Amino acid sequence: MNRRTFHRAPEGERRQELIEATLDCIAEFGLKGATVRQIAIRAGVTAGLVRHYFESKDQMVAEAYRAVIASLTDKAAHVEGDPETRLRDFIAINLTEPVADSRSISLWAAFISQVRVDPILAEIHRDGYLTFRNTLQDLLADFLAVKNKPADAETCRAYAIAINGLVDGLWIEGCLAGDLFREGELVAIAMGSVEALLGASIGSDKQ
Amino acid sequence: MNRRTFHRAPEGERRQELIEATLDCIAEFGLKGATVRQIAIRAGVTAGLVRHYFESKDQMVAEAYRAVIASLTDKAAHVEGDPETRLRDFIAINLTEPVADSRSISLWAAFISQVRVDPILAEIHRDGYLTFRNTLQDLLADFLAVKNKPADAETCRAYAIAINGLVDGLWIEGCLAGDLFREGELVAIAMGSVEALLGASIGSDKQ
DNA sequence: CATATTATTATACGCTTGAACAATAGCGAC
DNA sequence: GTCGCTATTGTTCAAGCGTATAATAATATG
Repeated sequence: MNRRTFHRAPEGERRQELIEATLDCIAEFGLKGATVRQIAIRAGVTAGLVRHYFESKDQMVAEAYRAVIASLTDKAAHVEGDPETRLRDFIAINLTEPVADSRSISLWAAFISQVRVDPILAEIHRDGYLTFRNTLQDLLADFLAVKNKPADAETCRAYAIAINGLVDGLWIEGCLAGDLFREGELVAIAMGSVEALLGASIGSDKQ
Repeated sequence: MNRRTFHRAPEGERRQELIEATLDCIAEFGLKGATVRQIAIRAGVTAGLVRHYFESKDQMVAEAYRAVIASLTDKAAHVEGDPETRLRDFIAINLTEPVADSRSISLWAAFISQVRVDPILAEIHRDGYLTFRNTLQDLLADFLAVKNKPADAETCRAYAIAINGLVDGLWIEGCLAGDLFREGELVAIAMGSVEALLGASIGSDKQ
């Protein structure tokens, strides 16, 4: 009975592979299909190795959730340029791939369904949510200032809630039924809606 | 070893109890925590009974998903009155309890995360989604007609997508972080946003 | 090249899972 | 009342779960 050959992965790489494999399994089989054995197979290692990198399966899953949130928020958090451009890019990024696709929402939903159950996931969730909405709120404050519109805290808050809702909702529609929309339709609808909400052009026709 | 006493439930009742118990377990422990045994305990019966009412656990879960969708869409589908009132009620119903609460979204998310995996759930989902959006689109067509605004199919479609997104997104925000909003705040923001989007009053200040 | 270190494999363990099935208690029909 | 039907119980089973641990192959170090 010969033992399999293998190679020792360099610093931190195996960890990342295991997290990726975890997400692959969740997206493909759901949370309950993401077993240690399946994840290990996907990562090309044996099950025992999981416990060499993580204290428990739950801890690995929690770190996988952090990775999901990062993939959903990082791109939009780093938009650059003048306020108008940043707002436009923020919307477009959130409503096109890779942020908006069916794998993303499967992962997102799998974790959201556990947020009520698991306090650790709940904390990770709240951090991510507040960061996202604050990013948007700051963006709106800058934009309204440039447009010489009222930009007091209360106004910005209401706009941020509404536009956050709009973007989230359209993101979900796009992820869940992307085939029901024409290319670029969701982004166009979002741009038009945001202009109507703010009563100001965001130059969405430039594109 | 005496056998437990029990009572034979009347027509269909036990079935309903099992479905309710399934949803309770999913909301409380997540999909993977909703085991046949837990569900049976919750319903006050033994595990074996599940297979007397359902072909398999999966079938029971699928029927539970139908129940969830019904609970999320039935109320809003039966609004009555003039178009303006119906539109207002539609929005308010979807953004207040019992439709908008953390249990609802836990259930919804648990199933959504499985939609990509399970073709049966996918079909149930698509039916529910299209019904919901068509309801909204019809509502908007009636409303725009009353307001003497353009109400061609393409316009209604775009409005329906946008407002559906807005309502869904605010629903999620409310469900996931209800404590971050003041009483009635989400409904007020939704009403104001819809008015801005449609460029028409829906009489949201009457209330 | 020899040795120490550790990342990785392989196997085993106790538990839970969905399902199958025989036994039986409740209840309506007559 | 008692008989027959079936809803319900209680037990069993194989498979799969997360975890523990010992053996070992790969690499770093000198």
